[in-house]
Amino acid sequence: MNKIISEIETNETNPILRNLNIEQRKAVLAVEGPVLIVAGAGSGKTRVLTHKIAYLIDIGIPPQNILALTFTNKAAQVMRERISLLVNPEASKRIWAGTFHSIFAKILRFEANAIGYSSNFSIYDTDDSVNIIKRILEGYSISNNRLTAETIHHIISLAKNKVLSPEEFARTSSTPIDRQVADIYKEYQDYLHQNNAMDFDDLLVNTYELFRSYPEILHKYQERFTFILVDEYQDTNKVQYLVLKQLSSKYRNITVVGDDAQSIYRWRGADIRNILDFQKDFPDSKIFRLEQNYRSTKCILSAADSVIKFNKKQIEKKLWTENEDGELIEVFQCENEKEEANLVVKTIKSLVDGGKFSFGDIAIFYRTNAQSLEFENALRRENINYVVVGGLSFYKRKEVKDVLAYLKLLVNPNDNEALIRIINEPPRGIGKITLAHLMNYAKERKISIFEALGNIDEISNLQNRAIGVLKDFRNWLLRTVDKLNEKVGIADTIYQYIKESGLISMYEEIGTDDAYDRLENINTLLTDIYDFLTRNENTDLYDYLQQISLISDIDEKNIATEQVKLMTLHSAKGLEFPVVFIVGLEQGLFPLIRYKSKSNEDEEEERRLFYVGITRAMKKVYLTYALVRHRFGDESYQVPSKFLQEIDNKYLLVHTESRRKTITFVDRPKNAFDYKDDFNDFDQTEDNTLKIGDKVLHPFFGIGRVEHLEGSGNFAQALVNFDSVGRKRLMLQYAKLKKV
DNA sequence: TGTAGTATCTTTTTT
DNA sequence: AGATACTACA
Repeated sequence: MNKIISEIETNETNPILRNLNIEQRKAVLAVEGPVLIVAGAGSGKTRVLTHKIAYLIDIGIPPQNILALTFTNKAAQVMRERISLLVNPEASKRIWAGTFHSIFAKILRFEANAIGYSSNFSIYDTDDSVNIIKRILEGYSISNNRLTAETIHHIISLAKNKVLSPEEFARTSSTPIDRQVADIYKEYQDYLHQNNAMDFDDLLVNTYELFRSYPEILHKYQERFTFILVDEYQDTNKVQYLVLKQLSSKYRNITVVGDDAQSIYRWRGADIRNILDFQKDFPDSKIFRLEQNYRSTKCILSAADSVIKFNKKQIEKKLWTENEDGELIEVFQCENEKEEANLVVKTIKSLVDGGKFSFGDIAIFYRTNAQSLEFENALRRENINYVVVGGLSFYKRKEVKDVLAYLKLLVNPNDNEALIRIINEPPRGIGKITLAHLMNYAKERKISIFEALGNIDEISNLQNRAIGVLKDFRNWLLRTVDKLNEKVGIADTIYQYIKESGLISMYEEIGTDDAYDRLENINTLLTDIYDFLTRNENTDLYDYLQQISLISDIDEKNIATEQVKLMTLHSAKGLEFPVVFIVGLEQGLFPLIRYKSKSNEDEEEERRLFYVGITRAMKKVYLTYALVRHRFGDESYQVPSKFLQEIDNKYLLVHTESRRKTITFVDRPKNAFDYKDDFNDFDQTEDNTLKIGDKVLHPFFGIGRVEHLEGSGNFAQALVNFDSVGRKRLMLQYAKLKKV
């Protein structure tokens, strides 16, 4: 193969290699061996990956031997589409491209028996997992503290991502809390297995375990995936890393692409060391740096760079661009979140009226999903089309989850979660008590609830009425499963089944607007299933359920029409827009700070997130913050984000709005946030040396106690718990606090 | 068992 | 403020 490659290296007439810069081309041509591509924002990362895959196919690598792992299904789909423009579309279809989770789920489905699952295993989402943990927690009397099911789930998830089994986790746990979590983890894991179910993390861990325990199976997949390419490598976690190592250890043809400056999933177990240590793992690896940015203006790029410089740990690289200088980044101060939304929408309108941009060119990024509401309201008032990417997804709605639970039960009747969810939805007279008896019986015998229904006459303490209902339910389910197995008219069977479930007539009887919305959603779902089954041959309900359980919010929405896009900064990764608004730039919100853990690492991750946000923009960036924001129903005085100070002022145009609502335009101030003048009518706090625990007096709120202090100088703020109104976040600069 | 009324908590970010 | 979880009652 070496001979072929050296021949082709000199052959620059290959159309796949045209339109690539030198570094990009080198990265594409480095076909064999481990390759690390350090690709800055907007440097053509996707382009290199797609061209590399196309090139591999072009030089005769069978497409089915190529594995491309991405972060979202959407990214995989985009990649496939682009490849199909470069090579035979039929060939591009045979590539294995998808997320870690979806590809591994596919593998596990084939090999499930080896690790003690059957191939119809259910995939539990986060909600399911948390519900299970809640139920387990009921058996532990010590659930009164701050240790919520969500927290425990998170701890377990992190453990799994580090490939710690419950036993290993127990061994490494030093605190009493960890030991308790270890017990719960064990119980949780046993429960999942009993249900023939895996959570998201299991898809990764079980793949690792499968390959570790069965060398011959690993060997099979090593032979299948002789060329492996990984996108967003900086966001892989330890299990993912380990499986990549397993798969690539034979042929060693692995190309990873990433940018350490865009690593934003540390909280979910992503380990930035994976990219930093790639060279250690593969000493013979080749490294390519893509440093030319094709996306943004010079101004945007420099501004982003000036911020990310505040992070200590970084791979050395400097991005540059031949693009125009572009306009300054504009910063707006707003009175509160309503005004922030109005101002953003007003600006959007004038941008579009100006004729240079359309609504579809514009995106609004926020730190938390909850912030979308005000912007939605403001946009709706102005009749501007918009789409919220993410948020409460269709598949998370109650009625949709109910229908899906009914369907999951057909595929895997041992899926307790599904059964518990719908056994009394619509109400059948199976209440808590009856269910508890069932669950007890099942638990004692280590069988599923559905199996318990088969022995229903043996279960004591059940009411006759309940027994009748449960028998009917079981028979009905079995009948439907039989019908489904006939493999004809699957879609009809499903429709009939859901109709018989009584869900539809329940909502019809309720008859409120809300109920009709829900009916509409059920209808949409059933139509979607029908489409899926008729569109794809040889697929069944199982395939549909697997597909949607791994679908992400970003994947569902077709981001192409003339709508303003609203999304979290996390969802924004990998996308680009001509105009970007980043809103809510306030201390505590962005960077988001929670009371206890605000390590330096956390702040650096927030800063990378800000960097990701800015670098999504092609032409123009707007940044906004509010002075007052409602949090948990009451007012909180906000401090401008420290990130605003970190951006080099050369690149900023700051609009400061005074209390009298006259707008002052300030061009390139020495320090944009040194503007105390607006607030001079307020007395400065006299004694600035507040300490945690100090008792203070506020003119409106009265007596309170200082619970938390942060920031300094003009940005100093305190969290004070007042006797009258509870906790308030105050800027010391404005709040007239007196120590008492 | 189901429901109405009350208490409590929420705001990260996602496969 | 709004959703969800829990409690007391029919």
